[in-house]
Amino acid sequence: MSGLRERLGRLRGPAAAQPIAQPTPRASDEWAQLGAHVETSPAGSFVMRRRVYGADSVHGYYRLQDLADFAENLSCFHDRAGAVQLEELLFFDTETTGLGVGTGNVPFMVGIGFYTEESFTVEQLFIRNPAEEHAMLIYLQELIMRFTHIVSYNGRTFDWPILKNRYVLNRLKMADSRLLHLDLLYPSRSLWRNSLPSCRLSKVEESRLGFERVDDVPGSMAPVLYFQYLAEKNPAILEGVFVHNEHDIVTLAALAIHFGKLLHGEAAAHTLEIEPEEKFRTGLWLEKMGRTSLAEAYLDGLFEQLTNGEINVSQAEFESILLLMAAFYKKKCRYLRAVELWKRWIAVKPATIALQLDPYLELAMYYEHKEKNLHQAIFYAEEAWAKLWRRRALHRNDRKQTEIEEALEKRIRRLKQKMQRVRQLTVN
DNA sequence: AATTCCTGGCTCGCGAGTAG
DNA sequence: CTACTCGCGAGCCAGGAATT
Repeated sequence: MSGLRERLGRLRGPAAAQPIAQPTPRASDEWAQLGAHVETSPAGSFVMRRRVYGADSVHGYYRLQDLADFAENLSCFHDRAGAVQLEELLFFDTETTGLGVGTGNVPFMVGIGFYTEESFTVEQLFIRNPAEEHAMLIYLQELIMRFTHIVSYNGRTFDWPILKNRYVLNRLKMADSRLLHLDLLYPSRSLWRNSLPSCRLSKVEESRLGFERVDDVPGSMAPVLYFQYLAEKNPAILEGVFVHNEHDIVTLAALAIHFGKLLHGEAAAHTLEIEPEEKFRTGLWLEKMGRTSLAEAYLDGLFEQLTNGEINVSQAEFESILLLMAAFYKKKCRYLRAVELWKRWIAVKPATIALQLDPYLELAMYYEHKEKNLHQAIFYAEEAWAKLWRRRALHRNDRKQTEIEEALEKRIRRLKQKMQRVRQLTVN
């Protein structure tokens, strides 16, 4: 414990040299201005800020209480999990003194959120100095028993390991072996990897949950502000950090609602305008999560859009989504759909510098092996060859290119020999 | 002072189908 | 019947992203 004190003392710098004048007489008042209070137990004290969101609270597009209807759908995040109960989910986010996962990184604020009866409660535990960490950890340790799942954003590899470290350093044990982790970063990436500039929680909540923060203090400011607080002991410095952390927790709940709804097969009204790339990723994700028929319905809807032409995206995006969808249907052995998409790609693709032959080759393979139509197979192989030939000058000496070329010529040769044989057989 | 998950690119080997 | 080729899935490896 004294080691910690020293370390923080060093961080505190010159201000630490001055003796703390006198215990502030209005200690509870100064925290009251942030809506917080000092929580005291036999284990010690720390600062607690509790915020209760009533039944009708809304965060962006979603009513917080809506998770009641969809929480059970989150079960499929883990195959060995029993049904997820709303009130057994613990939303979790920390503010720390840095980004490292080593022991030097201290979570000075632990934000948690949970559902009870008709409301959603956010509790923020804050330590005014290293000595308070013990009491905070004990509080959390006891509270955590009520829950089966931790819900976080990248908490699996960041917040949680850091927190566990603190338990070890405080000679405490956290009984977390039975806890399952719902890290919403990963499904977020599954859906928005290509449709958002980044999958940071702030980007996701703004563009997909409809929640906009005003005057947000970014997480990267948290360490600086905490050190400033340690130096000046003025709680007002931390207001922005409390608010930021609180929003992170509530956003986690909203995000859980978003995924819960998707898994339930519920497309919210505002998702009507969703881009094909995101629709495709959503379909793949539903499939990965074991919602096979839902995924199929979802992607078949996209297929309709693509083939009806009732879609409004850039040419480049249209082309790429055609190929992605074709590959999906090919893997599912739904060849007719795949073929339709490859053909559409060819029809729609203007002659460009970049030559892509995959769809031609796919069609050649399909006609050779599935339809046994050698004429068509040769037709598409030769189309590819012609395309390649036209661009040949641009790719002279490109090793990869000549490899493709040789493979293509070999294919054509083989197909023609094969057809020759068939001819002879039919003649005889 | 890290970790986890995911993806793209690569190789390897297997099964099916075909050539000899 | 044997041997080859094709297509594809599995496995491996490297690199990227998110967290304060």
